[in-house]
Amino acid sequence: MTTTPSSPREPLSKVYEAPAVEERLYRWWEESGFFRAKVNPDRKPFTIIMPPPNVTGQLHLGHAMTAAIEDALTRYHRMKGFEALWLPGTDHAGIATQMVVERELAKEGSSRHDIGREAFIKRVWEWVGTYGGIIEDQLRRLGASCDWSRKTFTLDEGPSLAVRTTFKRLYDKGLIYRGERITNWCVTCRTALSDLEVDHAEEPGALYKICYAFEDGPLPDGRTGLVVATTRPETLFGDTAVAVHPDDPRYAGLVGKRVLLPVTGRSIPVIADEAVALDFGTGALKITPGHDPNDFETGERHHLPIVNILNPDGTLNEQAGPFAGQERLAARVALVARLEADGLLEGVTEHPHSVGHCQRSGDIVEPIVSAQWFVAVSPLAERALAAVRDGRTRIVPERFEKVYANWMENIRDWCISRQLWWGHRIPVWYCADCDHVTVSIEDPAGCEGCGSAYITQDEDVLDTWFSSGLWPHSTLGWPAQTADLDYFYPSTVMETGYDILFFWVARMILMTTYMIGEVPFQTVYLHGLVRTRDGRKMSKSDPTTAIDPLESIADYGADALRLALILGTGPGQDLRLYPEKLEACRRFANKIWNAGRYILMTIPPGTPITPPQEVRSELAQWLLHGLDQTVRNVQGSLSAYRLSEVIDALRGFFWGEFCDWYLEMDKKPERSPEDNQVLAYAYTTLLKVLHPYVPFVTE
RNA sequence: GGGCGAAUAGCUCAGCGGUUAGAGCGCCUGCUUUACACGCAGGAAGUCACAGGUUCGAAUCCUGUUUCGCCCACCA
Repeated sequence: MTTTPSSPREPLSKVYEAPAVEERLYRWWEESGFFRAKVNPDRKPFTIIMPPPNVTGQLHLGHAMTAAIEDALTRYHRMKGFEALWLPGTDHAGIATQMVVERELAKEGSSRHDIGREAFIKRVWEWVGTYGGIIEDQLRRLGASCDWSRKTFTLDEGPSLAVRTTFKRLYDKGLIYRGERITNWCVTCRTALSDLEVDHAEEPGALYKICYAFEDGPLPDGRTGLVVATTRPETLFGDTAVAVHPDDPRYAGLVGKRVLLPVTGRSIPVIADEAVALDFGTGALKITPGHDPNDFETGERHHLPIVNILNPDGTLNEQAGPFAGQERLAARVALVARLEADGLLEGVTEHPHSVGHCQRSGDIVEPIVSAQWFVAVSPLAERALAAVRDGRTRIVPERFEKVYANWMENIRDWCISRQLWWGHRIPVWYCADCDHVTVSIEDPAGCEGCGSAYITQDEDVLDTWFSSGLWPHSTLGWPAQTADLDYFYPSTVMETGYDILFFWVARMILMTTYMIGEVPFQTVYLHGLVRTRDGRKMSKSDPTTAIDPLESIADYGADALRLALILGTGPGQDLRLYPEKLEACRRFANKIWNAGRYILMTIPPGTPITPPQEVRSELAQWLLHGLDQTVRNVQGSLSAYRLSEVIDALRGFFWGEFCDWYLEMDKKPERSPEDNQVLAYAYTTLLKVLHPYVPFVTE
């Protein structure tokens, strides 16, 4: 439909050679500035801020699906006369990127602690220099029509300023605080994690019944101690009480007595607490406030001390007596053997239970008490909840609005500090000379309290998702009041996978409704996951089923891949992808190509592509009527975000009616100018409506 | 323990109140028909998971059941 830079005289191949076409076309598009968007009061804006992939990441099918959908929406609106901005960017991906570089260091026999913070961060930047930007070129190969002149990185100056400004304002309002709380700790990554970064899985385990001897000797009835039940025996070194239910007849009169921990012999009290279940285990519950979230709360109710038994690397500390230095899981085994030898192990029963794992390293997460920074999200949640409830932000498919509301209503404070080096460093300074904590957007010269120059910045960085939460406005210049922000914000659609509804979408709504007082986007479109033909999650480690989008582009063409990622799925629905599907889509691209080839060979050059004034042929009338109907259907389906339906309708009409009927009937020796014009008009119209989905082959 | 999704042709999915239930792939039968064999013409193939109910009419709405999958939750 547009004049391509190549010579139209060169013979067209019988088979559509996607790779030969794609690179040339993309370069032309980009160099011509077709994807640039600017503030334009004469047009209505259409904005999509791209979910930023990891800066050093590789394109996977999830990205490809995101790109296919967002590009289709963007190109459609651009064609409809909107000022369409699709703003790309990348994420520093704190924990993920840091771990990759740490693994590299490990290969060299080094570690981040060996080389120090400054050298390590330099090393990560080098890594970003080498691998950053790869994903951008991969998105280009898909045909993504984003405005590269606006690409943003979460660690750029703008977003960094947005991070510090947000931190400062929330802190000043008392909505960011530092506290000693029980949090999730990954001993592999050696950092705290938010609740969302912990994946729970049901696993086989055991319930160990362990006897804690009474301090002042056996009871008159002969009982020598209290038997507690636990799945994590090694945590007993951190116990500071044993709790029983106040109404439990088995333990009547024992509250207030003291028992001795096995091995170390530390004395702890027996307390009464209603939260203890009468029908679980032995009815006596060991209380470990330092290493169990429930026990932490019980401990607060009873003002129990907190004993930490773990070193940051997951080995037991001196609290474990002879077990000090042992890795926690090894210590469990050794301790059980010791308890058995000491005659304190009263039984072991199988007990499958849910175990939390670090999303990144897969290691078992340990609850520990430490000083961390938190966002008090409840006050923000009210606005975020209202935004969706009153329809200022709509979620597609709608059922996720309930999921969203349920999460918001039960939201808990968000741990945002990470003991990592790669990320936005927390803008907080501690003073050596007074207790004042200086929180500042700019690096301060001294303590804001006493003026002392002896201040040190908090060592930690922020959760990656903190900066992601500001993405819709930080990419447009906020906190500066820019024309871009005024014009393009709030964005029209936020399109992403349902798997990051809480991680990202909810956080964006939380942060922006509070900071800006306006929703970040009008519509959230959530796509599903890409799966194998038999419904399994596609993983790179399983090459028999994994499909690499880049290989697919090479083998089938970007258009075919894009079609395959949209066809046969809808919002919130998982998609099964397999080679035959890609083949089928490639055939459609080939069909479009060959229909065009036929028309170019048939009609004289210069045939107008406008609709003919008068259509006499009944066949042509039938075609144009169907065409009109199809275009209408496409627009209807699109406005309801039913992209698969669009392709179905287009393929059905293009192939089944236009090609199989009209083109076949049209083959005749004598052609009228009207015949030619109908052909030219119908084909170019079809190319236009197809273009958002298959940009290369329709160009 | 709560919540959600899926169940329609061999496979992947449309259809979501109205005549004989559709598509793509696969399968079968013909076709080197002057765009395309990544094609064309034709064909076989479905008690729409099950049981009730609402309705003149149900794959489609309601209730329950079963099977798969997912999410959330502090199950010592």
